[in-house]
Amino acid sequence: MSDEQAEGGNGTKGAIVAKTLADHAYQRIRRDIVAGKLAPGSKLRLEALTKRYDVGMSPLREALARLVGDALAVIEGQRGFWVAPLSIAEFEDITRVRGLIETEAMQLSIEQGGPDWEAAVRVSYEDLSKLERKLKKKSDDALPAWEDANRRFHEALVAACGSPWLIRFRSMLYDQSERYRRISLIRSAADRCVHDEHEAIVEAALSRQVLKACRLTELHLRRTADVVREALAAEQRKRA
Amino acid sequence: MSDEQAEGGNGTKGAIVAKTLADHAYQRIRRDIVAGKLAPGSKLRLEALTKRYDVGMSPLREALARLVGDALAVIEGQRGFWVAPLSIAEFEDITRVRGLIETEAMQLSIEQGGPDWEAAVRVSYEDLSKLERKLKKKSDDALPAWEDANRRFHEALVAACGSPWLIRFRSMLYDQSERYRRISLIRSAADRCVHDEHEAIVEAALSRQVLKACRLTELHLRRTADVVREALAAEQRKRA
DNA sequence: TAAGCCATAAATTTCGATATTTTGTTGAAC
DNA sequence: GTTCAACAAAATATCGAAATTTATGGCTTA
Repeated sequence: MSDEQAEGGNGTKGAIVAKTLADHAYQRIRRDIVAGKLAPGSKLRLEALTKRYDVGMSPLREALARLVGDALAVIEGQRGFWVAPLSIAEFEDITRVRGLIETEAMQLSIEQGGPDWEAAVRVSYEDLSKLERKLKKKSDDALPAWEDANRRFHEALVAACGSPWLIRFRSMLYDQSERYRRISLIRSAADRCVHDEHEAIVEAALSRQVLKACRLTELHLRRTADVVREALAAEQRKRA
Repeated sequence: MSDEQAEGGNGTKGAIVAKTLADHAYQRIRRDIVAGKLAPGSKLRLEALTKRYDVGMSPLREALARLVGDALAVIEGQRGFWVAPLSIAEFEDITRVRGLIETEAMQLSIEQGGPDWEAAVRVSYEDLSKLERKLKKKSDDALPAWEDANRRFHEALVAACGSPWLIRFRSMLYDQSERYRRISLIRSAADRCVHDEHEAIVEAALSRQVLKACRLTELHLRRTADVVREALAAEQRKRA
């Protein structure tokens, strides 16, 4: 776990601390897009954003350009930037590809993970469990912390796969999925018996049962997808 | 093939024609990185680049920021941009993940591809074959055209997979691989009996033999990887 | 209704100012 | 003589503001 260049809490790629205004803007806007605070498909008016994030044009555009590379924003010729739109079709796609990537990474991680991996998985699982109990009792403001812990937990599981590219792709898809989850219902996952699913995955992974762990992971994704899909459909019915 | 927003010849993401200076710089620098004209790991000095590509700072930085998102450049705090470095370890990783993605996309494409897909595959295969014959005879300057046709051919094969994310990932990995291929030997693939491999893949794909097509694709990747690996090793021996 | 035109809004870019890193030099300590 | 720290100078990256270019929406006219 010698990581000079680890990730910064949420899915923020790059340096731990933002050394430049562009970095800082990138991280904040990224968070806001993933969280849905910047509406999917909405126009990103430059001048408004300079005020909202308190930066000049140059660092702002640089931040947005990075987000385009992350598929969280889209750019069009002389017409500016938009928040990347969401669609049910894309969500299905994301879920399917995510299954492919996650299971492959999981398998490799289980096969190659050492004691440090096991320890990291246990720790992140405990952290997550703690926050779930907290969340269960009082409908708390612990949600952001839970979301963060959930991310870390899933990262930890595949961290030993030894494939930077699998990890990169997995992370991208996780962020994309997260956008849908947050839009469709701000709590969803926390309510569901997600904890049991996590527990089962951890057990299978730590006892090196590759196939079982992969199956459970896919199930986990499918269940999450079901909730999101339903919520999105309900949303559409409401609008109609 | 109704593509308002197709790719632009080489692997250039985004609009067909560059509508802004930043777009233009992005495309040119991207080409140069993939082609190895900007050396892997080398520093990208801003002022030098403004002259080389004849743009100002802002569009230049914007272009580089996009390339960071593409994993073709890296950025560090107040220290600027570098061309993303190459390493044998990463090449192995890329090849492995590429196998996963390509075969999945191939399978879906074969299962779902219609007449238009078949036609597109045939056309791109013919284009490629033509250029290969041309290249075989006289050691021509047709190499860039061959590289382009090769890209299009592999794109066409998986174009019907119906998964934008598989296509996106595949394209990223293709570009990454291309960097290694071009570094290791400017001709390589063209010399090898790559044509026979392509022919076999096309036949299997068009006769809807999923497993066979996937196996051949993996073989194709592995063979290409062997050449690159050997060339890289030779390179290292030479330096030592 | 549709094409042309103008006014406004917005995106893009240039350019110079500012902040940071890198390089080179000096001098003191060992 | 070598190493190291402190410092200054140069190189470089970053940023902000205003000029420029392009799109947008409303209005007129055919």
